[in-house]
Amino acid sequence: MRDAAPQGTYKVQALDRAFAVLDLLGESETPLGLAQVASSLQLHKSTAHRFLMVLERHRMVERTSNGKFRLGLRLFDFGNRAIEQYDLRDRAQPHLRRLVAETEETAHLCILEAARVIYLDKIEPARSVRMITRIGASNPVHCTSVGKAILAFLAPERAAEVVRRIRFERLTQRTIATPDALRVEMEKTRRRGYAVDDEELEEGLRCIAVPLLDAQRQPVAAVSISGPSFRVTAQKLPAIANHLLQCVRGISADMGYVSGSRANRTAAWTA
Amino acid sequence: MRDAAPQGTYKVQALDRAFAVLDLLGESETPLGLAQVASSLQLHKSTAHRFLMVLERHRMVERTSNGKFRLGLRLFDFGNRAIEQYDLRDRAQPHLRRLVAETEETAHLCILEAARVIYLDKIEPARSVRMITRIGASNPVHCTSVGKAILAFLAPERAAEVVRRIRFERLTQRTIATPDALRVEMEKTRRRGYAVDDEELEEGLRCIAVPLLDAQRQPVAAVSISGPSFRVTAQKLPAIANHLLQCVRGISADMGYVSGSRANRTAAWTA
DNA sequence: CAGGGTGTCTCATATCTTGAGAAGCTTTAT
DNA sequence: ATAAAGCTTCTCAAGATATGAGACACCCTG
Repeated sequence: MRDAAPQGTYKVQALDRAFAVLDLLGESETPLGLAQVASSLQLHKSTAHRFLMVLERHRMVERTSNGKFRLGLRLFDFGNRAIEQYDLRDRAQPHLRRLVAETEETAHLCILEAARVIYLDKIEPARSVRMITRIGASNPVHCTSVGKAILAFLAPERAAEVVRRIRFERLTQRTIATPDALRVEMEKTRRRGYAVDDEELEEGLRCIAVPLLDAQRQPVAAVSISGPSFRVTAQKLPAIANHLLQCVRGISADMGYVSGSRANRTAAWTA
Repeated sequence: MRDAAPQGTYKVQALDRAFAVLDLLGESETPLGLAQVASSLQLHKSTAHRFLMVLERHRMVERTSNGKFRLGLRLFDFGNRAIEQYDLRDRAQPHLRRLVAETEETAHLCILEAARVIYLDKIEPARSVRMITRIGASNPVHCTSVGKAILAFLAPERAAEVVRRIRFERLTQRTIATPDALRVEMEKTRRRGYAVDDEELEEGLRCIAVPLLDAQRQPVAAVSISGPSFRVTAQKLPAIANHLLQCVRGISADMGYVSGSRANRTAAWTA
């Protein structure tokens, strides 16, 4: 069914199929008709039809005026509940705004899941080239500044576990391609206190990130600034890093992550 | 299965159950254990277990360190895709920010679905009492300013259809309780060009909203300002309404909803 | 260390989903 | 106009699929 390898000992066919339908609709730029759904997923039209009707009843999909299907707003509801538990996002937003005002570049807030980073929030400066990222989307750890920022400050065992899962796809010329190269990069990141993605995810895009540590000094997220390489120049990195550090310090304080007055000063950049 | 009446001719039991699980986890303040899920939904533990495992494989749920379940981040991904189609949200955000800066109260962007309004976005002023709304959540049309704003400018047939679906729950003393009262209120709304919710949703909360009309002059959304009644006083309403009108005018322009130079001036408030 | 609580796993049974196909409907071609 | 092709809706018998009883293992807590 699509690319989805239904591996894993537990199986509920109906669920795999339903999610394949949602996936398909999510990937598609435009709403799809029943026939398209059925043929893309190799389902019989009556089966696809039944699924779509049930999904529609649950508002997981909705029909456009011409009868085609697209994702429903129930998912939006669920999605927001899902991150509500991480109230990180709400708390971080004002700090990110300030950061964007200071740097005039796009800021992202990300968390780590498996071997990918998920974009929890994005703030764009008033006038800037629109970035391609979408809140909720994800990218591999090894080619993002946020990924490297989190990885570098993770407990060694956990970091190793993450690295093991990386598939090391090459996205640009400069993408880190081996575990060893990544380890070297991690070392560098720890030393200077911030991570850099120098066109490793996308040509012409440079990003810089610092981790956000919780009360136990574990990285729970990372904040980054991204912009075109010609604006985010090597010379500017330290200054931007400073803004980032101030930003995460503010978020930490808001989240109650500061365990004491001393801890306040011993965050990532001195680690 | 919970409150969900699985009415509707098409049925896939597994899906109803899976969504009931997600619903349950979404409603719950805290992560739930297998046993709690099973008993709440009256599923056998082995069944509940299998569902949870499959949902976990799809990252629709995830496990906390102590083995309990909560909604997974995949939903966040799907949710953001679902509203991507409405790029309204992205476009509107800068305008909402300005609006909040001007009024120093909370702004909401909402759309209508069935007989409820869904909160697409919320911007809060720097310092303010936190509002209870959650992005992605919904409220009945008849007791919100946004609902009334949209309804008032909807084509009569479509408005009537929506009104027919309203269950007229009473949320406060002042909640509009009958179709007739609502129709009177609609008339009033059309006349003055903006809708008001005067503690009809929640005691002490006053809101004011204007609709956002598309190129065909159909309301596609509404923007509101909400705040405690003692700050959002009756005297201030016209001034706030003005800010709101400027805001939707800006959004309209950004969305390309202005069909001509004249149309630009004949928006809601002159309708 | 007993006891009530969890979560995990297996397998025979029957329930529930499946998909062929027929019929209705809309759009496009002739 | 009318045919033809394509899409959607709906029915129903067959059998693949999910189900749930129950056994087992694993906490905790008293």
